[in-house]
Amino acid sequence: MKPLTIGALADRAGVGVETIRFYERKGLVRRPARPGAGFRVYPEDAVGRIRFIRQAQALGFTLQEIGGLLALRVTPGSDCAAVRTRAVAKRAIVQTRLAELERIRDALDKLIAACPGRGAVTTCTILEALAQATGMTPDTRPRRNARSKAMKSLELKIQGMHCDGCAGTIESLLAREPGVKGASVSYAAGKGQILYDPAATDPARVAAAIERAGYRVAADPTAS
Amino acid sequence: MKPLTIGALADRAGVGVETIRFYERKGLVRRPARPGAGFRVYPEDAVGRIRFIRQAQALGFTLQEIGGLLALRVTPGSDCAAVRTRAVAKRAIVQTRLAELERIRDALDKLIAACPGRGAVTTCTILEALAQATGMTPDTRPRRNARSKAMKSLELKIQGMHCDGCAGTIESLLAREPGVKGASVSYAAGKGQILYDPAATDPARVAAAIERAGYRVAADPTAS
DNA sequence: CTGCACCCTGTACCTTAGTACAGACGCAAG
DNA sequence: CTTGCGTCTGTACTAAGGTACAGGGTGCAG
Repeated sequence: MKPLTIGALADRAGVGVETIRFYERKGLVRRPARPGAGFRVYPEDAVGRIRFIRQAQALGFTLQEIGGLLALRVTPGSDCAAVRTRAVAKRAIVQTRLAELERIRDALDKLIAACPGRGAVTTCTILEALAQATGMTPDTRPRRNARSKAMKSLELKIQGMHCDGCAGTIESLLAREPGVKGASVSYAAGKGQILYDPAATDPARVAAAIERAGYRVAADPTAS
Repeated sequence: MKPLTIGALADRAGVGVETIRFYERKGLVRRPARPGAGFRVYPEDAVGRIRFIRQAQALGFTLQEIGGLLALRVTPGSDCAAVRTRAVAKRAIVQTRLAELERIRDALDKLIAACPGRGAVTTCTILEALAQATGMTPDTRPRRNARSKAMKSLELKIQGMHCDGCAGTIESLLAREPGVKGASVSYAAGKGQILYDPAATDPARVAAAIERAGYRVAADPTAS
């Protein structure tokens, strides 16, 4: 059990030093003790943690999702079923992207097969096919002025966060707050954007929910 | 043939106003005449151009590549084969990503099948599998101080190109190749100059990448 | 004791494809 | 004449996953 410097850890885990500091900022790796001169000193099992992250990435999980998996691992009382659920959901997403890529490949195949492979570009069947109108996208795109009249948005300065993990915590607790339709909290900016239904809640209630979790809200209710 | 303002064009083409200005910045849409007050005024066929861009995107082409296709369309003397080559190269890339996603899906399937679906997280087979060392990535990653000094350059004879478009295609696929830092391919000379990191790749791998796109490499590894 | 590899923080940058303003100006209807 | 929508330029921001310094401090081997 010999302790590791960040460089030694990076070597063992097969990643770069900057990557580990990046994971620390993202809340995936705990900020270790700093005896002496302020150097990070890691226990040897930190290697396993980094490798866990990389393995999960190789399965298509995003860093944020991996944060969730790591949290489950240490949450007492959490169930293996929660892990399984995440794996199944990821599989579904992978399957969707797979189908999309297959569609693309088949479309390319059709174009390539139809192309004579020579001649002037003006008669190119591939370019012609791309220029077809195909009349899609009739009017899905919302006109800019016909928008969400009933929702209001709110920007709050939030103090006391120390990593993106905190931001995620706040987002998920806001998601559970009644009347809140969406929340996006940025650790870097020290702010949160909250979309809420003014008929169901109000800025004070939202701020109170954040403060209950141990953060400070420097109110700047820029409602709109 | 009635002229269009940017908003009208955006509506017809099914995109946002900002998107059109963005395409203009990227050189995909020409900056139109500005009679009178400085408002952009588009000919009606601009709708077709925007739709061409969207169609090509749906086939997986990036905006940069689409710029190349649009340029080909108006380059006199350019050949349909150049278009076809790009389509073939894109298909190869799509196929690669498809294989990667299939690998991921199958790995997830295996994990899900092995999971009992309940029980404490401490005994979760999925988490266990992720925590496995699997001993990969032994030392691929270059140590930081063994850096950039070690770039090597390589000249390859490339056969099977039939226009400058092919050269561009090869350059862009080499740019995506790991370990390749720069590439300059000339159709006229039938050669390519490649700058690469010997710690991350090697001439054989570079040549293989070129051959996957349908060209032949007559090796002449003039490394330095 | 000197040099070099390593570490620190903080910030900026990369990619792709856009979004989202701010602040100013134009145009047409009521 | 005002209101409201549309347009202009320019800049900043988003996601994701890092990479790349600058400018400074530390630890150890020769």
